[in-house]
Amino acid sequence: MIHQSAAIVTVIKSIPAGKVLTYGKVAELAGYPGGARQVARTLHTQSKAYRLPWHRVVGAGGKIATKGQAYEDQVRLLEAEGVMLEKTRIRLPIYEWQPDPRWFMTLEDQIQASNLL
DNA sequence: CATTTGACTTTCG
DNA sequence: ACGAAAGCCAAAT
Repeated sequence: MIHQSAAIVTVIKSIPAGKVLTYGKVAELAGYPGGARQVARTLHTQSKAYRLPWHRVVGAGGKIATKGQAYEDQVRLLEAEGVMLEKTRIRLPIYEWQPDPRWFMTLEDQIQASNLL
């Protein structure tokens, strides 16, 4: 059994530039369906410990979940990658990352690698 | 060991 | 479409 936050960190680090995932999807891909809040807490507490593309994680339906300065930063970082907002949301059908099935087979190895950092 | 916390999600009205 | 409320659950305290 791999430590949950390690799996979450690994998934987030795997999101390519120009793509996004929702909190729920990150949890699901990490093997913890229903763990969206753990993804949030992991980002809040560990985004400095690891070098994470934190801005590529968005709320359900493509809504930006951050507030205040973080919101401004997130929007700027996303738009720099070509992810544009419409009103207050991102179009998930366009920007949501669809991992290659092959990716799942190497997830465990990636987690092991991330544990060595 | 019990409680709090969190950049969430889903359902309802 | 929007806000409130209830649901969620492991790490952090």
